[in-house]
Amino acid sequence: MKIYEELVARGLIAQVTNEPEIREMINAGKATFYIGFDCTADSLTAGHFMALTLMKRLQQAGNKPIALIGGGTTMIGDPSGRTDMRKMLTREDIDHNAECFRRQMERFIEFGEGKAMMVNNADWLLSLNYVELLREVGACFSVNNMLRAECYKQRMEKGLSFFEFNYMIMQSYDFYYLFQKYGCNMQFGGDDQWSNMLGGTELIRKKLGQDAHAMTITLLTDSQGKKMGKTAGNAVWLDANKTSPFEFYQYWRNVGDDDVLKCIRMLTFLPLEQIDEMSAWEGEQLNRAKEILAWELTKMVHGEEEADKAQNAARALFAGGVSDENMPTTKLTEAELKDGAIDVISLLTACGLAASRSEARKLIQGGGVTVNDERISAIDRSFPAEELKAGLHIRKGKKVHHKAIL
RNA sequence: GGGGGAAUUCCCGAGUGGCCAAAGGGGACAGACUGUAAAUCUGCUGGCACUGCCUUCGGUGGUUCGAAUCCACCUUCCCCCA
Repeated sequence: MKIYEELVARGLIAQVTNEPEIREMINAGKATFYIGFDCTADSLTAGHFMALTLMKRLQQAGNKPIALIGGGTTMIGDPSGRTDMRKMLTREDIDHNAECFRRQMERFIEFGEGKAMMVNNADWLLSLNYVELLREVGACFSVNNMLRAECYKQRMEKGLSFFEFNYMIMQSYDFYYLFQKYGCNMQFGGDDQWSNMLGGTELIRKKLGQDAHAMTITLLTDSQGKKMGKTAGNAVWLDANKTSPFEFYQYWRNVGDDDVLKCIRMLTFLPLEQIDEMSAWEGEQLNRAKEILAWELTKMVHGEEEADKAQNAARALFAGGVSDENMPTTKLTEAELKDGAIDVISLLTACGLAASRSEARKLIQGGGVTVNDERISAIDRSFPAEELKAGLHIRKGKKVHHKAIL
């Protein structure tokens, strides 16, 4: 099976500009393609992960990837989404974030001479001259068409600032620039980027009379149509310091029944035949599929050793046994003790399991807290230093395990 | 530039002088049931020294015994006209 057919079989392709041409191009390894990443944080997220795997798949098929860091747009700050303005990042922050991105990307993509390359759109966007840009590029865009674009539809009701409106032009310019400078003939992106990407192909056609292609990746959504890769509104990070390998493993271990196979198909590199066999699984059997998914992804992001550790820890914890080896741990100090002991409420807040003492109290009253397998019901329960020295195994709910030690 | 409307807790949204830490829904979290799933039911959802007190209804002042609610100014957003 050729790469294009595989991408289709995995459900990764959402939209393409010209299917026959793209199929032929990437199957022959003749594409030089780019994907843009805005570096607003110092770590990539699970959301970026799928784009990275796609880059890797295409690279393995002989195509040349360009990872574009959005240093230009990040400097300005994308105002979309919320009422509060995004924090202005300094050039140092952006460079730092870009460096973090690069390190994480290197786990998946081979950069270097003749392989993948990384560019930063700050290098060309920041020095643009407004009037020149309007004359050179602005003339090629029809506002009528832009307003009709799907990506602005929702924003037309809530309001769209001129800056956001220009986003399409910035992104189109990136493609136009990369096309000329590096022979980049294809752009990838999330399906929500489709209109912006078409802007680029249009610009290239109008300015240079040549064809460039665009292809979008299916957005990873769960069975309820919600974007995956977030927990409680927070991103699932690829950086081990921001989302531990165990938490990362658990995120995927806990996907819904209806979503496991889709995730395995789209995110892992397991052979399709093997995945097809798994698709017959149902009910409790799917727990095995979830383990496979979680292990495979953790392996890709954190390495095989961490994946094994996370898996063992999860199995031990949920099989009823207790293995505190890989459990998140908080080291308490004498200063946190009162009369040689610590009360549960302080313990929970000290470990970060509750944001406030009220929350801790409510958790306990709701019966959600267990210490060393004893369900705590009294809010004034406290633990003496001797017990702490041995280490306390705290459980919040069913899935959150934590160790506290003096 | 002119006219009209809006800003409420994580989100949506009710609240037009005291009965408001603020209805309802969503989400999140916890309990029961389960398979570390989903669905369902229950609880909970500002903080603290927790039958009490403190902080919060875009911002700043003001009226009042008392303001999310009334007044003034400001900020931001939306709609209509230019």
